[in-house]
Amino acid sequence: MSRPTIAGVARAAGVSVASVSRVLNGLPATEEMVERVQRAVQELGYVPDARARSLKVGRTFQLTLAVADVGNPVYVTMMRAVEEVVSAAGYRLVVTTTGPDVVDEVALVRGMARGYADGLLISPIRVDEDLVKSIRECEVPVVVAGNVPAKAGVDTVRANSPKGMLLAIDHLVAQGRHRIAFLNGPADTVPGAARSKGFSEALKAHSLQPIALAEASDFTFAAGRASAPDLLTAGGFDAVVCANDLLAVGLMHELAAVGLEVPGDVAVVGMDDSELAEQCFPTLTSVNLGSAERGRRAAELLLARIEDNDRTPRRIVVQPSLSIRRSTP
Amino acid sequence: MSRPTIAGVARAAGVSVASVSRVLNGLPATEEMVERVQRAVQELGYVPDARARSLKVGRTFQLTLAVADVGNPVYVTMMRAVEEVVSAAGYRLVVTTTGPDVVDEVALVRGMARGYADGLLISPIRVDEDLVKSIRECEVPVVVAGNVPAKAGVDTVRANSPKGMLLAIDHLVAQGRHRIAFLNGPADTVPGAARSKGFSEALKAHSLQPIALAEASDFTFAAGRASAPDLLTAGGFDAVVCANDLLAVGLMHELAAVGLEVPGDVAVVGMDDSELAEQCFPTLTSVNLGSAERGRRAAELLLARIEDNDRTPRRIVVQPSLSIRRSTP
DNA sequence: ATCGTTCTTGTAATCGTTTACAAGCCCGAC
DNA sequence: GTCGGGCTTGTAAACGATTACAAGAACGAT
Repeated sequence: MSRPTIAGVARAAGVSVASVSRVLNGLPATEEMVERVQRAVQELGYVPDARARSLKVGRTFQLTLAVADVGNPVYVTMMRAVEEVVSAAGYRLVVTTTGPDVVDEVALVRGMARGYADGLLISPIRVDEDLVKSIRECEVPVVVAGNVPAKAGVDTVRANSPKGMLLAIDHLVAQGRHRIAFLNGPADTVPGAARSKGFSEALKAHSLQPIALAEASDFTFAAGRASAPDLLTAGGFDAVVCANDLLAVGLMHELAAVGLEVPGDVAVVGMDDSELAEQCFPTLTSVNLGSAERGRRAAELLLARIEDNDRTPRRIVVQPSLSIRRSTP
Repeated sequence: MSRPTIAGVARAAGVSVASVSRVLNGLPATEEMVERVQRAVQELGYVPDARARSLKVGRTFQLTLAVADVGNPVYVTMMRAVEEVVSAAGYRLVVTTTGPDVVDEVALVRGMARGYADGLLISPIRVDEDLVKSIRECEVPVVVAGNVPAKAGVDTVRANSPKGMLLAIDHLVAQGRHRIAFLNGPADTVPGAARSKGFSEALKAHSLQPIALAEASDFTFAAGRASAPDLLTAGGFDAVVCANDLLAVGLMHELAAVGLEVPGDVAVVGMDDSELAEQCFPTLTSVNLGSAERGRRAAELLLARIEDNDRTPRRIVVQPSLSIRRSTP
């Protein structure tokens, strides 16, 4: 026997399908009607079919979250915040991993036209014309967690990494560290470019020169370790700012391996202030770029746009703060 | 103007909707027919509606993954493995967080009857009669990553934590540590119970007595730190086995805070062998319970059951191994 | 030329809901 | 008693695809 439909319930209750639907959706009905329908529903163990409902009402009550890598703790933080907001609003969350390629991101955005979900929250790691175009033309509301040109006319929530960089450098300088190196992630990514720019500006603000620069192949722990030699052969630094926490922790392992003490010999600052920052040892001073808040606000923006697609796009910037821990003096 | 439907394409191409559908699904058709339909599709920018398709074919091409906490690195590992398998098979992944309560898990399983997804992969942290019942009665295929009674008659993939425990204790004993303490997570959870049992058995196998026992309130870093005093006041141990990596790392921070050296004074072993184990300092010796493999195999089992719901349930046990790092001598 | 086979295409039913519209009922006002 | 207004309820038409079935075309064999 297959599962009961609304027609079965109607038959069992001796009423019409419309009445059943109305009772189920809380529309006005007599007490007796409600009673009869509910008994029938109970008896048959009826549950409405989400697929059919989706087709009729044109909504799936699903939202898609697209990130480059579910393993990066910064996305985990964001995802948790997003999950909280959307599930409170009665939506389910579809998580997709886009990988590092922009073409996959474009394909994903285009695919949204199929109507899998009622909205898309995307945190693109690389952005190009195609992606912006596909987002602008997308059939369903899109919110970008990250940086896209204002002319794209899309809701965005982004971090202020230049300012975050400045917080980091200010702190290091205040502690008497002037010989500062920089370990960036891939410079051809949106966050990579922003942090590189922020780093230069922040140094300039203090009239300092960079002592050493390295570019990791990826925003991962392994890449952080792997690019330590690039910095170490340059040498001469008493502090390193890293483009994210994973890189920082990877670097710290290599510093320890060559006998350099953190923060005694070298101070280390990370970015993202992910859970890893307080779990590693020594605990990591890290720029909090507000990932949880960004996730939360992006989700709220998406929900708001689903309510009313005509509202003017908002561009929210979440302000950074510095979480000072033991990796800096 | 609203998006084109299959009827619009049919009109534009001057053919019937059936023909359009057939061409789109790769069923036999003349070359000219294919040509005309594809041109019309191109021109109108038609994309099929997933909602309508779902209703008709009874499948959503979505799979749900339910875990207690997306932030736990062990779930991150599992999720990544699952994502890989299911997306290769053309499914999207819906991730839901159940939280620690078994009633929420039951509600989730029951809710699957609405047909959101074609299958459910659940990793329940607490299990009771209701949950087993709801899983058995579930309308869609369910695979459990974890331990449920064999009589439930459901596909499961689980770790062998007793054996994992034994690996840990064997290693400690081989290194001359006999005064072993245990930091467990909540004992009323499935993994908590399994690890507690495993610990006792493993000690017995070596004719040892436990030196100290503590039960953290949760499988988190913070809970690990918080329960360190319980162990420290007991004292007298030269090694601690922890029920997961987060607890181990939390504990290590507190050990360092009171001046105990790892592994000099105290050896520490974690479980899960998550990414955190190689990121923390000192790097953590950890029992690899095969989370990636469990995720992968669970996903495969789910796909197989979706293909053929009559196959006899399989119960896969993934064997553990020990990843030896610097937190043990 | 006729028939049967095979292949292509079209018509229409169907999936399980929601909802516009109409019909029926009850009740009070005239 | 009749009429109008407000409720409640039912009938049937969507939503946008897939697919069973039938009809028509093409073609070779007799």
